[in-house]
Formats: sequence, C-alpha cells, structure tokens
Amino acid sequence: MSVYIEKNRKTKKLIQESFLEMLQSKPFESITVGDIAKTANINRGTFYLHYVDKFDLLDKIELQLFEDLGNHIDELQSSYSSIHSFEKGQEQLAATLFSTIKMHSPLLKILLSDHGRAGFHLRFKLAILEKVRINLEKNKNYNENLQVPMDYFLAFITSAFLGLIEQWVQNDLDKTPEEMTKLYIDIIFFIQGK
Amino acid sequence: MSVYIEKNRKTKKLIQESFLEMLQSKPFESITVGDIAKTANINRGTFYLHYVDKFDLLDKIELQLFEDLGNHIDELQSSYSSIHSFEKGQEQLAATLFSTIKMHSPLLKILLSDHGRAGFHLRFKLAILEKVRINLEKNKNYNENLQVPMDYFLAFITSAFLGLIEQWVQNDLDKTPEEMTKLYIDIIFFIQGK
DNA sequence: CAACAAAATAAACATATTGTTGAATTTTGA
DNA sequence: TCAAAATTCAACAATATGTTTATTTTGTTG
Repeated sequence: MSVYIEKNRKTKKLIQESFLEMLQSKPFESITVGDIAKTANINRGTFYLHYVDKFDLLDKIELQLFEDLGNHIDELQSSYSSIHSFEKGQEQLAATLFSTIKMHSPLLKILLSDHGRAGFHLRFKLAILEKVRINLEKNKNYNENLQVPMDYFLAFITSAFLGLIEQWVQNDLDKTPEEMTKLYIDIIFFIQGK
Repeated sequence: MSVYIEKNRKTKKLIQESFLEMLQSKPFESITVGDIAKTANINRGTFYLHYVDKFDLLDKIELQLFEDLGNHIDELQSSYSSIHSFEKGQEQLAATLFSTIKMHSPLLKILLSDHGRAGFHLRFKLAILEKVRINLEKNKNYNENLQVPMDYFLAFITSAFLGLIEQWVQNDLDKTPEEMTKLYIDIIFFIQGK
C-alpha cells in the first residue's frame, strides 16, 4: 500500500518536473495538458488521474512552495530573540528571508516571470507580508512611534523586500544571502543619511 | 473617410469597454473572444477585424496605459527643479506618481489583480523604475554616497513605491494623492528614526 | 436620391484542446 | 504467481479558435 503511494508520488513528481521544465521556455497560458503529457512521456489520461487540470497542477506547486517557505522562515525566525530595535529586527528578518529564498530561487524565478500566472506576485507578497507583520510586532516601540496606517507601512516594507528578492532572483543569485542582508542594511543606512 | 475611422474607433472603444467590464468579474484566461463579442453586441468576426486575438487586445490596452502614464509623469516632473536633495527628489516624484496613478486607478486595479495577465507587475515596475532612475540622476550627491549596486537600489525604491500604489489602488483610493505623498514621507522619516 | 465603399454580419469550415469514459494492458509488490 | 493499482489506448462530445465567403448595413459623396 505504502509503495503504491510512492509510485503515485513518482508520477506526480515526473509531471511536475516536466511541467516546470516547459515553463522555462514557454508561458503557462500556452502550455497544454497534451504538451505536459508528451514531455513527461505519459498518457494524457494519466495526467487527469493526478490533477483536475493544469491550473490545479500549478495550484499544488504554489501551495507546496508557500508551505516550505513559511516553515523555513518560522524555523529561522524562532531562533532570534523576541525583543529588538526596528533596525535589528529588519536585519534578522532579511537574513532569514534571503537564506530561505535561496533554496527556492529557480521556482520563484519562473513563477514571478511572465511565464507564470496572474496574481502570483500578490500571493507571494501576502505570504511575506505576514512574516514581516509578525516580526514587527515583536518590537514594542514601533507601535507607539508609527504615525502611519499599518497596512500602508507593511505594504512599503514588504514590497521593498520583494523588490530586492526579485532583482536577486532575476540576477540568478549573483550574491550570497549574507551579502544581500548587508545590502539591505546599507540601503536603510543610506536612506537614513548615514 | 475620416468618419469611417471614427466609426472604427467607436467599435474598438466598445470592444475595449466591454472587455474591461468583463475583466472585473472574471479572469483574463477564462474570457473568450465569443464572450467579448456577446457583451459588446457585435459579431465575433468583427472582433478579428480589429484585433489579432484577445492577447493583442490586452497588449494594446497596456501599451496605451503606459504611454499615458509616461507622458503625464514626464509632464509633471519637468515642472520641478533639476537639483535637489534625495528627500526632496523623492517627495516630488511621489507627488507626481500618486497624482498620475489616480487617473488610471480603475484600470490598474484590474491589471494588477489576478484577473490580469502574468508579468503585468513586472512591466509596470519597469515603467516606474525608469522614472525613478531619471529622478535620482538629477541629484548629483547620491552617486558619490551610494555604496550599493544601482540595480538593487532602484529595485528597492521602485518596489517600495509600487507597494504603496498597489495598496492604495486596492483600497479604492481611500486617500488623496497629497495624503499619499505625506504618508510616503512619513514612512521615510520613521525609518530614519526621526 | 443614387451610387459607392467601408464596416459589420452571418454561416460555415477545419483545427485544436478539453475533460470524460470504458476496456484493455502493464506494473507493482505481497 | 496473483490481485490490486496504475497506466494506456481509443473514442467521444463539447467548446474555442481563426479564417473564409457571401450578404447586409452604414455613412459618405457626387
């Protein structure tokens, strides 16, 4: 019984790999179920034994990604102290984000490109935003000083992070996570006029 | 002759309006040329007299948007002095961006949502990034002090802007452009610890 | 008004993709 | 070797695509 599940997973994995490989060279919208089956060397009917349609396939891949990202971020973040300054919290979060993103950068590069699916950027942002929010709440001070609506402040910080991540992924990780963290801090310092 | 062009434009306008109306309730990928024709009360064949396919239609809409945005931004920006501090330059650009975005917010809201098309966010970011770049170059000082690769710095600043814009548009313009500009400045000040 | 040309319509077309079915076949592991 | 599970195969109706041809509507112009 357990081996049948294993077999199941192997075909699923084959489908996903073939699909993601195609996604590098052609946009999601132009990939047909027939294409996927052909590339994976399976019968088209077999695809439908595993997924409802190609949207379902991409849904599953996205969900798995967000789950992995979330778990890994939480893991790293929990190793930090709860009380810290805004700057220190940002540095810790940056270190966590960049080292987590690194593991998933090939997939992220595809999903964030125009070969992916409309709205992925929003879903990704939402996932990161939640982590930023939690991190900010660790710092008691910021609440009192912040004169700006929280949704806008979160949108600002999260999108700034996202901008660096997108550039980094598009540059095929031309820097280490540590260099990216330093880069983030340097930008904050520059804006602060230091 | 001129009236035929006028007639032509009226049908094109009708197609675009019907299309954008549908786009508010269903995603681009699920809208068929037949749907568009039905909503616009035209023959399906007529659609093909004006556009190659539905992608071409969306291409034209996006292009028109970027052209309008670019023109309006350039217009407003040219009214400012060329030499200014980083903060002053950012404030001027923010004021320009928010007032320009306001005019196109209904369309932007759709195109940035998951009803739009993969990659729109990237194309929009690129359009804004170019304006940010030009604005930064007006300030001689920043070049000397900046210790960070330009592509990353631009990605950071532009995405931060974009984050505010997206939140604003999603909130159905719950603030005036002036309030958004002040909000942007307040966030910068907060990060600077002032 | 009559003639003309552009634009839109209507119907038909081959083609491609979809998602489903049922039966046959192969693979798997116990 | 056996039975269950997984995959294959062929066929199916349904839908959307993009093109074509003939016909009608529309607006302009002499």
